[in-house]
Amino acid sequence: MSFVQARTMPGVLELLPLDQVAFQAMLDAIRRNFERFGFLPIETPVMEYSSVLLTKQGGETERQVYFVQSTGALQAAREGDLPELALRFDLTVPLARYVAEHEHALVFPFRRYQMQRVYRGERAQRGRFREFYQCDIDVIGKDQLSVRHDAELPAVIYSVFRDLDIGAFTIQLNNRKLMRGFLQQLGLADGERQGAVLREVDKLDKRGLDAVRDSLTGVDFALAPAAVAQLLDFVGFRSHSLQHALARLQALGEGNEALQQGRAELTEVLQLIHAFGVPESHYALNLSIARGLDYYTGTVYETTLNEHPQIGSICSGGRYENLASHYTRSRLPGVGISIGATRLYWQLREAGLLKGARSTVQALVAQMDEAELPRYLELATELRGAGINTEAVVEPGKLARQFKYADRAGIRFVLVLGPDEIAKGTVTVKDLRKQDQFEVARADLVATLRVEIEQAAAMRGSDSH
RNA sequence: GUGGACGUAGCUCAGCUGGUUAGAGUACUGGAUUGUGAUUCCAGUUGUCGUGGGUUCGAGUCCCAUCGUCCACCCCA
Repeated sequence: MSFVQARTMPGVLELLPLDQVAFQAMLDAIRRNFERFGFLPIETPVMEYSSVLLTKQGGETERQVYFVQSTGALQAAREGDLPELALRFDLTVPLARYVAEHEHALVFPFRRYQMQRVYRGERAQRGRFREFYQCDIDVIGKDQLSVRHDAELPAVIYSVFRDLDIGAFTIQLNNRKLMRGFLQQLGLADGERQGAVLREVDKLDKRGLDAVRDSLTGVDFALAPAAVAQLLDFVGFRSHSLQHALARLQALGEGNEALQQGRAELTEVLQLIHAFGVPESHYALNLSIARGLDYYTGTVYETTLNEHPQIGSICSGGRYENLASHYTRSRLPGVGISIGATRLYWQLREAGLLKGARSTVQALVAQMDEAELPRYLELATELRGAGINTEAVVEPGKLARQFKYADRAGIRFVLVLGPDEIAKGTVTVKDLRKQDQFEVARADLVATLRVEIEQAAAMRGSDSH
């Protein structure tokens, strides 16, 4: 008998239960904050019609999309036909389809959040996934959408990452209109060429000044050294305070229309972010941020961890002029931001920034004496009634084995109710983490255990600061 | 899609210029008398040396092919 090797394809993340608990806690925190800011949930199918998904032909997306075909459809398909269905590679395209399809039933501005898995045919590489969670929020307007929403999203992001408690971070902002205006002034008028230059400039913080300069003056771009020097000087700016950022924008001088517009938007957004309650220390103007996707037209965002720049962007997004131009005549401008939860989790774990795994099971009722099982089950029921996640040992076994089980399963509190305790009307509570145990009156158990659990949670919250 | 490195227990690796029956740590399993895990001590299990072929008296080691993994680029969460 030979076995098939039990394995998953590369690029998927599968976790052990305690790690899954940590990952889920992360998703919970993200969801909680999205809802706190008044965003509503939607879900869309993992599969969409290929024709809906592949609206931009021949690009990166087509190279990376996974097609789906039932066996029947596969046999019926003619040579050269694309499969009818494909897996979504992000949540923005399905959102566009969703808004176009349900336009008349939606209330605008439409504020939705969506946390689901997406699929990309990436070549395997560290920290890159073929199946991963995206957590998106977008605000979609009908005909118009105030730039003030561009300032609202950073406030949500600030709230999320503060809650996640993963150390100092900075939400970096820029504006594509400003950048295009500046490039125009340098004599770069062609839109596509501008995009390519911006993508190159975007690598400044990752690859360094020299590499970007070499590339821009090299054969692919062939820009004049003087223009490149001017450009690199411009995009090298990083603000260290709101005043600093505003002063830089002020100092730009007259300039063309695009530059003026970009500056006005950025100025308003930066000021409003402050008004939305984000501390100055957590956001900055970074004139090299561009984002690769061409559909961004105004504000762009990228969030990084101050202490771990090698992790790169943990959240990014931006403003787009017309979300669903492929599906409807209506003009639907929007602004959105996305957290790649799978990568974020993985990176945090690699960097050692995740706290030790802890089970969702809070207490284990040990089985001291098989004859007393009903008593143990009753105790477990009482704890559950009080909101404490409790498992009762139902199979008899050595006590040492039960403790070992609790330890390995990550359960912190073990409750022992043996002949001694029964005689005294008490319960012994062992705290495996503290390596300590105490006896408490049976009647006081729930209240006492609750206090212990709360204290444990509070300790956990504070030990990372 | 383009270019580069590496494949030895579940994991991290050692294995000399080819030479007996391929090793360590870790993990896992069992034990160290009464109602206590992790820590300590003792014992045990673990491999078609990625796969196929070649050179050789002899290959984990050298050669070829193939598959797989990882890294860089492209792109991106």
